[in-house]
Amino acid sequence: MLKPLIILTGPTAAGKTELSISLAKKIGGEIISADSMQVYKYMDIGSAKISREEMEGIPHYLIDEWEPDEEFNVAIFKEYAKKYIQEIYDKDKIPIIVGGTGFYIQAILRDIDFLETKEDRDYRKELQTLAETRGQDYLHSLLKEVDRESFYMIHSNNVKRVIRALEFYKLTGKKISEHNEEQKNRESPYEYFYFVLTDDRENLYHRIDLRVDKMMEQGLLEEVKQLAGKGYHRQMASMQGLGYKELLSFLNHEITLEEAVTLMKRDTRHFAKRQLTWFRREKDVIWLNKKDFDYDNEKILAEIMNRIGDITI
RNA sequence: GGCGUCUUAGCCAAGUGGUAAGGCAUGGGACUGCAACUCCCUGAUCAUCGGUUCAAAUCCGUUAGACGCCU
Repeated sequence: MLKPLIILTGPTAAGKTELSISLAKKIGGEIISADSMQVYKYMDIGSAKISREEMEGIPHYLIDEWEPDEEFNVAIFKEYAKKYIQEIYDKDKIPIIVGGTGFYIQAILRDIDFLETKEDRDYRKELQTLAETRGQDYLHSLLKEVDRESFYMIHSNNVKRVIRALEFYKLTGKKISEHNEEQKNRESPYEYFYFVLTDDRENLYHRIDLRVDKMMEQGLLEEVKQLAGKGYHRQMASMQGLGYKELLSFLNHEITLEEAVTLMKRDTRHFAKRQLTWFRREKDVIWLNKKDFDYDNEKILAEIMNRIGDITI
């Protein structure tokens, strides 16, 4: 008997947070965040993190748990999310995964096996240097000998992925393409409901613009200044978050504040678009276009309840 | 009213006789340990009409619009 797992995701600024609270209250759920930025402490405004008050007493996990200079990634996410899901089941509550990082959702949903391979920092660095000195095509060609499928699948410009494929081979002696193929067909260990909250593109983009302006009014620049003051820099994954990277560029006198804001809006729109591409590809997703529900959360909630039906733990 | 300059895709823009660079935006896609990352694909016949020429976005003239200067 599979246990229920509810996923509430969607592009940024769709309104997931607000809906998640009413849903959690309604079904007796607790929330696990699947958001690669909200895990970090001190990054509140820019990551649109839910506040204590907004949580209305609903327990939240994987929010505000990491330091911005600590490493966090899918494998770590999966490990913790799995642990928290079990804890929630033990309390006879229903876990709700809320957040926009599709990769993370996939990892937990399909229980992807990331193997016990740690990353090999030195080897990565070595490959990076190789790409710079001998060129991306050369690095890419190395892949041809060890993993032909990946060689054809990964574009030579995508250095990051080429490096990972090479690293994976060195660490495991296996082809990452084969590993991916195996993982692709995994059955989910949950009885899941994959909701994607969205809106017409035009409205979504408009909401993004407004939200960026609001973040600036709320003091995002000050937040970034403080993070910079603590020594956090652009090499860290956390500081590559939307809003943070642009304002760091401004603080480094590379662009004007106005340009930074324009870029934030643009990059966020691009991000939302990428998220939609991701969800479109996922199987069994239940799309919830707000427009179809007259932008009424009650109606959306009713539809969710209808889809979920009777669930037991 | 006169003189001059300009007019290339949604925006910016190269090309000045040989068959339309590039950037941005937009749209689509990939993604299995950095994923709010990284990467791929995506468009015009050159304001208008006519002429010169084997060949014109490129030369000549017409009309329209924009800008500047002059009376």
